[in-house]
Amino acid sequence: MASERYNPKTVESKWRQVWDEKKLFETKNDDPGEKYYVLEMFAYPSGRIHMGHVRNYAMGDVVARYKRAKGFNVLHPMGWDAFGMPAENAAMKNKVHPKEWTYQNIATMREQLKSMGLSIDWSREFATCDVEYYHRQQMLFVDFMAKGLVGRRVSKVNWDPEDQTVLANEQVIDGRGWRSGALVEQRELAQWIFKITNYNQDLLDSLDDLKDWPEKVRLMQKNWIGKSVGLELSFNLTQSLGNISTIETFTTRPDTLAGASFIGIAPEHPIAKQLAQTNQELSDFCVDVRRMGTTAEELETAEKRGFDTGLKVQHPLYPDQTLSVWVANFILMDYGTGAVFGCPAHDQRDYDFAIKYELPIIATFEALDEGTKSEENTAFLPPKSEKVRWINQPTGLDIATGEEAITKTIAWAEENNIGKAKEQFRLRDWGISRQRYWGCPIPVIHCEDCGEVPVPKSDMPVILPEDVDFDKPGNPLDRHPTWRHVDCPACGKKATRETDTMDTFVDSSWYFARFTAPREDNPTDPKVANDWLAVDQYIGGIEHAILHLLYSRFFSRAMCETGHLNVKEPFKGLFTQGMVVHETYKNSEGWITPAEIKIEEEDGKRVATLLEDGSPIIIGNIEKMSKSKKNVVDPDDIIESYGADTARFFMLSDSPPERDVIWTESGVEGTHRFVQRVWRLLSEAHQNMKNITAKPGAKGKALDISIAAHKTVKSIGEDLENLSFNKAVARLYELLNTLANPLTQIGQGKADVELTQATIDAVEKFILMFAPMMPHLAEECWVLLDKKDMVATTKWPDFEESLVTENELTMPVQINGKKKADITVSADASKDDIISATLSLDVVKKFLDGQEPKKIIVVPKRIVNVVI
RNA sequence: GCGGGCAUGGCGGAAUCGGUAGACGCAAGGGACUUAAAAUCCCUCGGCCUUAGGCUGUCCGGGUUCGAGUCCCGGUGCCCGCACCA
Repeated sequence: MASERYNPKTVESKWRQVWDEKKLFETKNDDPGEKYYVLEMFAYPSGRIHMGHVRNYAMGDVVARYKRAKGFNVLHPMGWDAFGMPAENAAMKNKVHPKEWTYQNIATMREQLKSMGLSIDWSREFATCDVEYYHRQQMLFVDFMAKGLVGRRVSKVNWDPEDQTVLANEQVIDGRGWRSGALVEQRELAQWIFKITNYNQDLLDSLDDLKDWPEKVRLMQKNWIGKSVGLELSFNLTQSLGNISTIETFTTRPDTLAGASFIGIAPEHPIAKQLAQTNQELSDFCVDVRRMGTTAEELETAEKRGFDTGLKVQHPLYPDQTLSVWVANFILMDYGTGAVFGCPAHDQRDYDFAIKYELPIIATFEALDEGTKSEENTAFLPPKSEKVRWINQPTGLDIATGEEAITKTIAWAEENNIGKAKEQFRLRDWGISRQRYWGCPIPVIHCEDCGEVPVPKSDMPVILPEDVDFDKPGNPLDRHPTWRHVDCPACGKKATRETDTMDTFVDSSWYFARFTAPREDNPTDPKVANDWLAVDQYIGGIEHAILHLLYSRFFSRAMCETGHLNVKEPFKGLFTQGMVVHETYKNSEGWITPAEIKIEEEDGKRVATLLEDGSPIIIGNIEKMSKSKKNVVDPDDIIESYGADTARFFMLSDSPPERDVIWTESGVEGTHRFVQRVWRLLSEAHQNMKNITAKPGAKGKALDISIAAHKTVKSIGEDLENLSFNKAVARLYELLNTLANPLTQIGQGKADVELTQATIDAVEKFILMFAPMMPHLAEECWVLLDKKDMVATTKWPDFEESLVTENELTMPVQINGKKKADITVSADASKDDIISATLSLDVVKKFLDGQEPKKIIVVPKRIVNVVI
């Protein structure tokens, strides 16, 4: 019987329509079922979806559909991270309004995502640039402000004088603006900040509880928060400078104090600033060293530069000695106190500096015997150092180990009132001001009399004006004729609006909470949000391992403090998926897209030629799909030619989900063959399957099929719980290989009744198991089996323990650890039974050659090892 | 510099607790069907050898163990994160 090829195009759109009409994936907040919240990081509406999206959302959809089949009330929403610079760049380049550009992109990408057949509750969709959303974000802002979580800080920014805008560090290339090419200036600008550092200890400690996060991400966050404990130590100036008489330093190595040879202060340090007022040379120096770039390479190669201020401080251990105070380019004002004591014998930077400016190098470990010197502490011991001192002598302390040296020195400093123990964090407060148009307006009004006044909630939302132009550089909100001019809400006097907008990371820091009640007047309905949160499974790229996740963790805490939420950690489970990568192709003209070439095998080598004229193409490295390398594959094309199920299934096959997956044409074809094979086998068999009446029990081959199906249910269940999609896919291939022959027989009308009934059960399980990955195909196959309900509403198959546990098993027999034979024994065979079965084997007899074995190791159900 | 990870056939990868290494897929080779092609089906597929069977094999060198891809020590190579952070 000839069967038609499966046509995904017509089948897939049909089922999507059915799901849609039945509103199968709309989730109710009052559903009594146990909740499960699965979320993929929402998308930036850049224009079109790419394969990375397909992978991300395919994974999330498998989880959503699987959990739904397991009986959970699943929340699986989608939205758009829609504010941000690209919209403004497009506006400048193409004369299109950012709003129009953004919403058009959203419309395109929504349709693309829908063509994937994702089980998303689209009724909860929103974009962060919707007034309804940023209105609530402004409410959160003023609530945070009222709780003291918002601050204002003057900080240094990269200022592009031509574009009249602030640039991020990454946008400064060789000291020039990436767009304008103008020399970037350092400007001090008042910025709005969120006080994330209020929570630094809690953000650090709670990482230990995030057991379902990748260890790697927790570590990255831990390092980012960067707690270090040390000593804040004060040095007395020999002559006070105005009202400054001491210099505060921070060190994690107070035990090296005896080796201190100079004081280094940052160019922005108050002392440096004060001296610079009367010292032109110093002033020039400070400006000059800060012109330096901030990229890794520049820092790597940057030489240490210093300026001797002429000031001296007293050495706390040796009161008759003084240390000179230098302004040094490698000291950072915003870490610690902006001042250090340099100990060249034990620090590479201090050493480089001391060599250059001929400062003393004094080692400090004389008192420790060789055994207790730790490696890292002795890096620059003699002969490089000039003198050797040890902190025990001047302090009278009795210190034997490096560990003790730190704690005892801190205690000594505290007793003598020259310093105190200090916890230092690397984490800084979060500057959220952006001098841009396409973002959430900061709801504050500047009044000459009242200062910074939050916009009352009754006056919200502060709506972005739409009548703006992008002809000139800078922030259009600043140039708008009327928008910024308002009356002060407190005193009624004429005042001006804040024209900065919020960092787009703010928008993405609480969207997961908004999804729980997206049309609520308040930012959240706390009862509903607390029921849904935390997100049980969050899935997204590793690139958000630090900032987005940290900011979201801050926001949850801040929302708890302001009564919007009662869940501190927003993401219970986190999964970071790998990228989609592809071969690159090029010739002398440049990069070539995969669609333009042909690859053939010649003498075992793959040779690429240009389709157009057969000219040779170089096959380059496998790299992340990117427009610049032209190695992108458009999801639309794939879905058009193979269908969404094939695209989804391929994205989940082969590579473990946390690793990169290589997109190959042959791989996709292989996946598509599987789709067609499933359809062909089932459609050939379906007429005869319907005629078979159920008969209980199974033996022989039918039993084998049952066992295979039940085992697969067990293992795929485990695989999906662990998000090991690639393993689940392999199990599905295996099961189909087992089912293929019986199905062919049924198709030919050859099978006996008993065999086919077991097969039908197995086939049903098979369909239900691939359904989360290939939902359209599953529904269509379900119809073939004459099912009246839908796969999408059918529960996940069960397995019978008795069928999964073998009652007879084959154990390998090793002799001296090398496998020599197999024995088949019943599962409850005793050790003695197994041993006698083993000893009766011919191979074993041959090896023993009449001798007694030294030992026989029997691991029940696993292995037998005969030691001779 | 600091911190972390990885290394298995031609390729992607399995091996969940230290117990049969290479599941499953891709690529390749051979065969069947066909006038032919596509599609499909069957077989082979780590290496070496006298092909029943044997030896060898998970980056390299040691070690622990009856038994190591898996654990420990020491290397090599690649990848990632952070970084004048005191």
